[in-house]
Amino acid sequence: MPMRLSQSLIPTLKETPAEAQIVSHRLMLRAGLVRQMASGIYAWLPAGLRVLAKIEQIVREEQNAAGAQELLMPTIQSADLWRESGRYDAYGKEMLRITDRHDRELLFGPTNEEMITAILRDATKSYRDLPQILYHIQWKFRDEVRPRFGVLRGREFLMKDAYSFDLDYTGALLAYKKMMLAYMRTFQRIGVVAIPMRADTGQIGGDLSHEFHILAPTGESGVFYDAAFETGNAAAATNVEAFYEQMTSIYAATDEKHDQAAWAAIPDARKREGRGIEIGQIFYFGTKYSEAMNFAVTGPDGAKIFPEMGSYGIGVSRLVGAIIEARHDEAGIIWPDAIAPFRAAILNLRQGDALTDQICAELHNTLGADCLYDDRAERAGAKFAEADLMGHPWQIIVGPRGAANGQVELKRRATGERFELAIAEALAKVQA
RNA sequence: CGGGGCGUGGCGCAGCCUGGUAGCGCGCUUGUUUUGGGUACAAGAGGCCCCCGGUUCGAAUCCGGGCGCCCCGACCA
Repeated sequence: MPMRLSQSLIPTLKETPAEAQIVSHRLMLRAGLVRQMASGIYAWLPAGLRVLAKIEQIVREEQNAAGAQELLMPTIQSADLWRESGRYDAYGKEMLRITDRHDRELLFGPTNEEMITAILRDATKSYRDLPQILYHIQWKFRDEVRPRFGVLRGREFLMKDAYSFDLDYTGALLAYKKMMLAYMRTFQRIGVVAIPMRADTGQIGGDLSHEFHILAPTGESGVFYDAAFETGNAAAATNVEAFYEQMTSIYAATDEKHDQAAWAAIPDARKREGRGIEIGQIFYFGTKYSEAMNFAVTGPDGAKIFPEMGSYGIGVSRLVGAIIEARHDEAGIIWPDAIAPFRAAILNLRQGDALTDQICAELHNTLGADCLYDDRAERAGAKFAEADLMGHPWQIIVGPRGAANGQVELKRRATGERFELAIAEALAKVQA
């Protein structure tokens, strides 16, 4: 269903609400993507939800391509499950604990290692049932002491979390490597530069972990990396092992893990220092949960095997904020093509003029649902300003000036380039 | 969890110190105007001034208590 701005709920703001400090938060509110409902809790409005859905879909396709299977686990979990792993007490106040009408203890899930382990424990009995990689894309809740930065540190957030189960270390490591490749492909398709960095394992446990950081001047962590990362092409990688070898042999670290000696060994011309926003993390943690929760399958010799596990997260809702931090200018958001709420906007500069109306309607019909038609009775300036704010990759500007000659103006948001083109040519460029 | 700040029309704010008819800009509605970078003029609509209690003839304003939100730090996907 093609969307007309005059009939859509895309409440843009000229002024920035006082609560928003950082640029992505301001732009998300101003562009009408989200509204805050409580501290760290957001409603996703139609345009924002479109972005979320597009990111989700890319993540989903790459997870599937890596051999992971999608399922959906609930947001509410039982406290008993978390007592099995010992994390019910260990997790602390970040876990939102609730009780139901029977005083049963429940919690709003901050992550799902326990639950997925319980599911596999019930459903797999033999070594023949492994390996498995499962994932879901579900809302999580962490009761942050201090939510801030809009969706970058919300309390409720959308995360893709995958879990791998293997019979031995080699298998687990292969799953880890597959996920690293899947992640790099995912971020490349989304249209951002992300760099894998050795990381601490924190709350999850284990001894092998990488964080993925998007480079943005406002990032929370200082990052150091080799310029070789800027030219990588995960889409072209054909060999998982070779790709992993390549990724882990190039230097990249957050300030916490920064190694002066290794850094000194890099030629100065290739040294890059900047700031990063973490948008994903992968962990290998062995049998930590399978043993604690007594999940074993029977091996070929009849002996118990505790599966080797890993978990793999992508902050889907956080990515929206992170991408805006990395891609904006004074006028507004600059969406990558793949995840913009709308690939193109049609700006009718003379609403009511028979010819411009007709051209706009044709364009709109041809481009369909991924295009937003600004058919409001607003001044040209207001339409330009809002289109820039919302960050549509393409703006098709239809005014009486060009319309008479069968021409429209095509503007590329990212570069500011403008082209005077025949209608068919403009369409071809947008649809390319 | 320590420190700081803020709650007044949809948004941004002033008024509070020194108690006395609730204001400004933007937005919204209607009309006219303008028509390629948030246009101009005119007329309108819209407020339990966060909540509860106290002081007072009288509270947005003073006092007490709550609640909510933001910022800095520690913490964290």
